[in-house]
Amino acid sequence: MAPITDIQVERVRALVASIPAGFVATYGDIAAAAELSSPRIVGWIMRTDSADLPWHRVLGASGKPAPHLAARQLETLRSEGVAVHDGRVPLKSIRFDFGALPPLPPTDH
DNA sequence: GACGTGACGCTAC
DNA sequence: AGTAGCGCCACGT
Repeated sequence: MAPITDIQVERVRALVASIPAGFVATYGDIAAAAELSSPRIVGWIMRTDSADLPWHRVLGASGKPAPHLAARQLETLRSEGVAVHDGRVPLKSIRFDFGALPPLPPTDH
């Protein structure tokens, strides 16, 4: 399989960093925006290298964060003004649109 | 190199 | 609407 390059990691990091406070994004959206082959890769990257990133703004497709992080993450989101309803976030209204971002740096793929 | 693992996602009950 | 099952891809052992 195609191993993850540093460039891929940097793109994901840049995308996550570009999510404004008060908005969230899903792993799938980030994977698509970064042109990754699978959303799982985003999860792996976050687990591996999430330091100094607003990782709390990344949720699953169902609007719920990973179980072990849910408590902290939802609390942080709420402090940013994100509406949290019953441990869940209304993606429909605050999902960040990566399509509105400037084009990603060119890749050699 | 096979086997298990996981910050995921979609479809089917 | 909630749960379960399977596919997915890269990584560590």
